Amino acid sequence: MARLGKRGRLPGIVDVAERAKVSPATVSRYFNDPDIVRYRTRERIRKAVEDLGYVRNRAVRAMVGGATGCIGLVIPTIDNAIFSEMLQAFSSALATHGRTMLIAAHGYDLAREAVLVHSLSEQRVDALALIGLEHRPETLAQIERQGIPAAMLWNYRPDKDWPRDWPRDWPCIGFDNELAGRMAAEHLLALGHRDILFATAEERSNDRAADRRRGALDAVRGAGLPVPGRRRIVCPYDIRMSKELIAGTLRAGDRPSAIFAGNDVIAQGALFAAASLGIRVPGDLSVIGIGDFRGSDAFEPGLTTVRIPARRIGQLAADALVETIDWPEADFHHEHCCPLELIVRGTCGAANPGV
Amino acid sequence: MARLGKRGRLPGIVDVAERAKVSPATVSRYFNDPDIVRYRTRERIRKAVEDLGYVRNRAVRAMVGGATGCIGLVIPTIDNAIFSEMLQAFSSALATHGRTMLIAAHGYDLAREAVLVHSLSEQRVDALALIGLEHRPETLAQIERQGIPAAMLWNYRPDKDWPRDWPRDWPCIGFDNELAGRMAAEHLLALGHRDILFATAEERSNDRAADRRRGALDAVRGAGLPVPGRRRIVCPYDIRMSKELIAGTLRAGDRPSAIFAGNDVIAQGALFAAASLGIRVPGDLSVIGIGDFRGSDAFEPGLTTVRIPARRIGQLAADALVETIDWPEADFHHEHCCPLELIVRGTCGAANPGV
DNA sequence: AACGGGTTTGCAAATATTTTCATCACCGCC
DNA sequence: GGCGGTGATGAAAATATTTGCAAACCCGTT
Repeated sequence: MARLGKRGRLPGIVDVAERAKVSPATVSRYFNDPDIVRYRTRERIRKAVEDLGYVRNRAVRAMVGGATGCIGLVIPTIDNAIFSEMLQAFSSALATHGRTMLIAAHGYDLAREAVLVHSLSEQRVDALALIGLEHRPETLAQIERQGIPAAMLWNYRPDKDWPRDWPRDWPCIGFDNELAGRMAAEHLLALGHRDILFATAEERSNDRAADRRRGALDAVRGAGLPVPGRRRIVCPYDIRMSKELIAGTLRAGDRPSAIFAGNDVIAQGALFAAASLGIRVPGDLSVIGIGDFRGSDAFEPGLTTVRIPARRIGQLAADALVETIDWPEADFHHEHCCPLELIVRGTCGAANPGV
Repeated sequence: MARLGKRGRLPGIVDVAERAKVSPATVSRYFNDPDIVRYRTRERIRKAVEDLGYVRNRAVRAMVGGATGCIGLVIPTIDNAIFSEMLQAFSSALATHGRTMLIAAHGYDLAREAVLVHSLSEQRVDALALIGLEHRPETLAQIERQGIPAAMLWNYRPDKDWPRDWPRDWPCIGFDNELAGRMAAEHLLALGHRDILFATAEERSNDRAADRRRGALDAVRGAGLPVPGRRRIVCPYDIRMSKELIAGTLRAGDRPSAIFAGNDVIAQGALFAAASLGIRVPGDLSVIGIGDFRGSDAFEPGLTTVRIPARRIGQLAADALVETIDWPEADFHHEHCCPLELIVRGTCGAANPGV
């Protein structure tokens, strides 16, 4: 069981001080700014800490107004291939800065997001990262009131499309989701596709999905093509269900020549749907996704998609947040609109106007 | 920016007390045990909290010896389909108990695991969850010394195989990985396969992978079949790389009749490898995985695999940990060896002895 | 109006560390 | 040998909340 110090609890800084024959203040300095304590003293303290198995208590530091070393991340869901890639990068970048990550998932519900932000405030996180640009006013108010440095991740919009009264000065590390949608759609258009099925993600509490769909539809309409209602379906974030939904559509009489998928999971569902119906890709049907999830390259043929630099976003976000914490005065104005890349693999072919 | 209280900082319990015309003690009680404060007083405090935008500071509670409301999870990697499913379940179960989740990933390195455990101890987590049964002695010692309730997740072994001197009394919520390996192998055996390729995961710092491989090999050897070295390959946790590795093996002259994959990612890689070489599944080659990851059911044909109840493990673990925190005296002896289920889909067929 | 029982509430001590300010020792220099 | 400056250390105040104890309160009884 727990090894106890002199006073019946876990050994504290005082126990260490006693053993090392220094004052508690010096032990505190040993941890927070080792350079200012003399080498010999440092050695004595090191020994005492080791003997006692002392573990410093960061909670106190937080109380006295210092940093907790915890950074909060509020995310729609953890269970999502591409978020978890970003998460992993975010987490390891934080670790190199000696920080830990507090995670909370709201399940695509911005009302719950507000609750989670409050709960992380209680934990006195040093900074906060949110996914997307659109949040409840009370969420933003809460963060500003507490004076917690915060960043918005994963989406980026040019100035004119920025929600009004939104914190334009917070770090924002993401990519232009509208552009991602447009790039994918334009690729299909360039290949001559005129009849495209838009299989997009649910847009409630999800500005990224909405932006992508808008980008894609704008591109197609800009080309003078109508998009009838039956060419638009909403898919959940699940390969199996996307597969079934899309298979249902493909089974119907007139088949589109291409599918625009709002993300790679939907695209993968589309690929399996085609396989299950014996429809050849890219011969009879083209499919494009967005994300370039791990594994999308392994498909046969490889999925053509727009690559999202997930790991890079995670890393940049961690760095930006740590910088804002460490130099609160400096005005970095972290803002990264990460470049997107069209990854052409094998799932998109030229439209066959004859058929 | 941050809204300040009377004394220049964020409003504290004292500011609230002043405004509500009660003592700080009462405000504290309002938060920690609302029932003991009279309704009218409660209302006054509620109002004051709202007006001031007060957010309680849990750090202090931690200092005074109370709980932080944080539970630490130390995991090999976040970026792993099935862990993230478990993680999501763990996280939301914790949320229903009003707890938050502190995550740290060690990248399959048990030495780093020890460091992370130490770092989470500094944060004074109320409890800790580790993945797997095998950990550095110093990791375990650290946890016991600090008196932190801890649980081991994801693996479970019958008593006789439990590592000696290991904390048998900690909650353990997992499944028998050896059995999982055996079940998969026996399914192939039952279908008449005699020449099986074992594509398993790296076993360094990964007792789960080792146990699965052992279970599979034991089953096959128990049936009197030899497993030559060329029928064993180690694959990384990556569909693309598994695909290439396996394709390399399949291209070689004598082809196995079935592939045992240590997890579904490897199995999916195997499926794509077969597709890329024009090998029919299950006609020419059978493939079985372990995990039943999201999406494994969508493959064409659907992947035959051994289902791991990931969400259930996450949920049970969260509940067990919270129980141990809330009733430290009670001796629950949480121990769940979750049942496994063979999910027969389309990737395994009978061996064709004629070929 | 005093009483009695339980319920609310306030006072003040306690919690573990940080941080400010002061002191002390040491060193080279005059 | 005293002086001024620097670096290391200690004493004590400060931090925000919790909690044990005791006092005050409430409300129906006597």
